[in-house]
Amino acid sequence: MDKLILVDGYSLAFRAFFAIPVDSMVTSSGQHTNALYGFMSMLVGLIEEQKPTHMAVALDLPGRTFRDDLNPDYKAHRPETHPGLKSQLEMLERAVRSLGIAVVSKPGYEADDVLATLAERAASQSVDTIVVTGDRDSFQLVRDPHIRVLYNRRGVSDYLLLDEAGVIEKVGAPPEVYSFLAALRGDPSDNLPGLPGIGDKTAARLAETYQSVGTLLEHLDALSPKVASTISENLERLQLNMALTPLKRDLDIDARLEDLRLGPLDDEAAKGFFELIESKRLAGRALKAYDYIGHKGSQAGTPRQDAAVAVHQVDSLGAFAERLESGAKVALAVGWSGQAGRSAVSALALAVQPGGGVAEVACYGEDVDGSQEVERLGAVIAVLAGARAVGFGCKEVFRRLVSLGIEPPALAADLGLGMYLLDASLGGYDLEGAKERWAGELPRLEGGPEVAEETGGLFETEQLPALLREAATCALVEAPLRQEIDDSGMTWLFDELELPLLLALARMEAVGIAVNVDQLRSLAREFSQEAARLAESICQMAGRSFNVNSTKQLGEVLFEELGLTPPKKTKTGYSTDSQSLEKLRGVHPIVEEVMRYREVEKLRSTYGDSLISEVAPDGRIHATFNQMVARTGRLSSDHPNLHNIPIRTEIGKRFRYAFVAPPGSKLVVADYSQVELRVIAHLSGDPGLIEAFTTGVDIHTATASRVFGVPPSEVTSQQRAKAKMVAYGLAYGMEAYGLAARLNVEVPEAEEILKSFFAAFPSVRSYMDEVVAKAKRLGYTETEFGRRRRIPELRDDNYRVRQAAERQAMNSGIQGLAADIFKIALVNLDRTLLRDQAVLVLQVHDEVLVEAKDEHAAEVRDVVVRAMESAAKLRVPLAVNSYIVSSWGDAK
DNA sequence: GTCTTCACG
DNA sequence: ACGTACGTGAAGACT
Repeated sequence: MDKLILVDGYSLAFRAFFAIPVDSMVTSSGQHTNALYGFMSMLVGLIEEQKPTHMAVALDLPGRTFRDDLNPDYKAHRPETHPGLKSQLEMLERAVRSLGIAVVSKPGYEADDVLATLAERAASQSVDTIVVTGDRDSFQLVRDPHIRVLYNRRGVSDYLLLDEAGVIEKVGAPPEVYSFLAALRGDPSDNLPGLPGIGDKTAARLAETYQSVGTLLEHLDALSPKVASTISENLERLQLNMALTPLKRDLDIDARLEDLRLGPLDDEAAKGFFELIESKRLAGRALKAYDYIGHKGSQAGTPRQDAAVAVHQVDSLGAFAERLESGAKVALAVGWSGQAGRSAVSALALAVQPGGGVAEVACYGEDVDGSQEVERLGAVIAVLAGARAVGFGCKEVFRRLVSLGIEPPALAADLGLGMYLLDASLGGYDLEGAKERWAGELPRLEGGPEVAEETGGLFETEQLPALLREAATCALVEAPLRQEIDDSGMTWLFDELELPLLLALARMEAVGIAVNVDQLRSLAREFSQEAARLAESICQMAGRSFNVNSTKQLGEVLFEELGLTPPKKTKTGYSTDSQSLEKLRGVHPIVEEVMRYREVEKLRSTYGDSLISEVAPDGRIHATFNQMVARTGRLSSDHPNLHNIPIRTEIGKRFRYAFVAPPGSKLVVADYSQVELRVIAHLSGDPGLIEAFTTGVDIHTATASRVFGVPPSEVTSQQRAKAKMVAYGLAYGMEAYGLAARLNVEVPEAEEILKSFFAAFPSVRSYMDEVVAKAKRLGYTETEFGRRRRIPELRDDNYRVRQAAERQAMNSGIQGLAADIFKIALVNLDRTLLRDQAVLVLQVHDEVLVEAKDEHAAEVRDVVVRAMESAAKLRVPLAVNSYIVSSWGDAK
């Protein structure tokens, strides 16, 4: 039986502050703790007594609320500055989170509204809810039988638990009309003026009798003349109050009930906190109070089924096809031959798992000389018409099918992709891993396909037995995997995003991107010569020849023979990275020469000959786009990596001009503008950031203006650059130290800049805090589309590891949502573009390249831009830059 | 196989 | 006192 406790954080901390003398609780470092101690002690007490399964503390955010906007005089009980209170309130959020309790807030609303929303939501799921607050406005929530209010009258221990009858007894009217009552009577603790001369009794009577202002006005003549005239004279006040007193019960808050699940108590964090406030007693109490959580009946693992599936091989592909029901799921496993990169499908096995406990398998045999690949594959895929494929890592086969001009079958599931969604932090996936993971739920495979002589040479004997079993295993694993995907809320992500994307990527890989090989050759030659020249010059300056590529040898030359001061060390020796070299610039002419060498040598080695060697016979580069690698949900690229083709320096950018559209076609290049920052604006809901994006001004100028407190027109380019750095740094959890290093300023200045940023965009910080706290509770982060990233290191014993994990948590929601959006755009484009007019040829995280026939380029550009802009509906618009060009390098 | 460096978003 | 911005892939040196 679930039980939710919702706590109005600051209002109770406030009470504690006044209830406990401030000077009675001071730590050895001079920190006052009376409010913190009192409040935390209340929380622990609640857990001890109520044993909730879920718990959340709502906090007011700084800044205006809708009530301020309605009424300039209105002042909610916001924490004002009392000596010794502010610093305690600043620590409150962290303290609460350390107890495994969720913290929720919503910009523009008060904690009460948040509580109301969460309470109603939980109650609608029949979860018993207790709202703990010192604010009487909460009485209006008790109209739902699942909701009660634990009303704090004063101090830290004077509570009243009120159900509906309790409210009636206390205020003289039922909860439904409480906001009306409060509007009439006013509320001194909220600085809300009531109607003069109308007290508790009259207000209660009027509210209960007439229920609404409208009805009240219709019956003015039934009231005493004095009351009637008071009402008509103060009608404006009354109507304003009516806008202020009802709590918002339908706020758009992300937190679901499951996000509010209590604990477990993070020993480390709790210990840290309790050491901070120096109360071992409370620490001990808390640890004990959480005992019951661990003892809840955990679901036992699904018992291993004794069922077995007999693997039965049908006689021929034709017989297999005939027995195949329409819409059936068919697992396939593929064998390859030939060397990497030029490989062909040489064997393929199919399996279905019908209800009868028999896995039927069929296969097509080795294609010794490769001459029959198209025909044979075509024949197998034809069998799959009307069926849906299941496999492990299907993109590879699909890419091959597309290359051969065979339309891939419909895809029901890719098990590798499914495993990736379930745990993107695993790294590698294979069918063996899948089999082990669901071993407890899988029936055994019994017997095995006999790959018999009588198959007339159709079945290749080396690969096929393994492939047949593999296909049968896929057929079995699909169900439990899908179940887990569904249970994790990733059905949409799997079926509607990643699976269609697999096909889109397969096509993109098969098509490849055209390159100008002559241009690449000339660049490779040029950079080779330049690198050799620089290396020689460096050796000359060093006074001896050595391998400049060797960081070890270079370190010896620079720091031992030439006597330069090493600015930094690595764990194995001197650091010679560009940052260190930058610091040494000017000390010795060799330094700049090494820097030039590094740049040229990098371009030579990574993008020179190696890019050329990746060009296929069709004059195009067919990279692989990995869909199951990046832990954030991004794609990655290899063989070659086309995600890191140079652009930042002029000489590096020359490689981009070699990526072209063939004659008669153009490249349509489109990229999202500041997509991660927009995602931050969306997720944090920060009003300032949203406004900056909505008004369409230059975002970095706008943030610089707010951060540095100058009008946009007076923002200098340095200030803009700093703001840009801060904006992106924050997406990664950057601290003042890191910012200082990148801005080349002192740490205190960086601290100031960060502080102003968070002051200007307060919701960003609270969002980041919430993300980390939520991730700590759940063990993973989650995007709005349901993509998860497990981060177990959030509970690591090592502080350093934990901190890194927190930064990962902050970043993965942002990078992940941006990736989701981009993938949606890709899928939509793959479906929309008419293949005889335009094809996707490349993607780079937030940029797509489409090769379009000259005459369709303009139209295609519109389609691309629209598809990208409409990929998701955020609280800020998605902006897209686009270009029609002959080479990638011309897109700017 | 690991380390260092550096290219990109 | 410690470390200090996320996510990738590739090349080259060294063990």
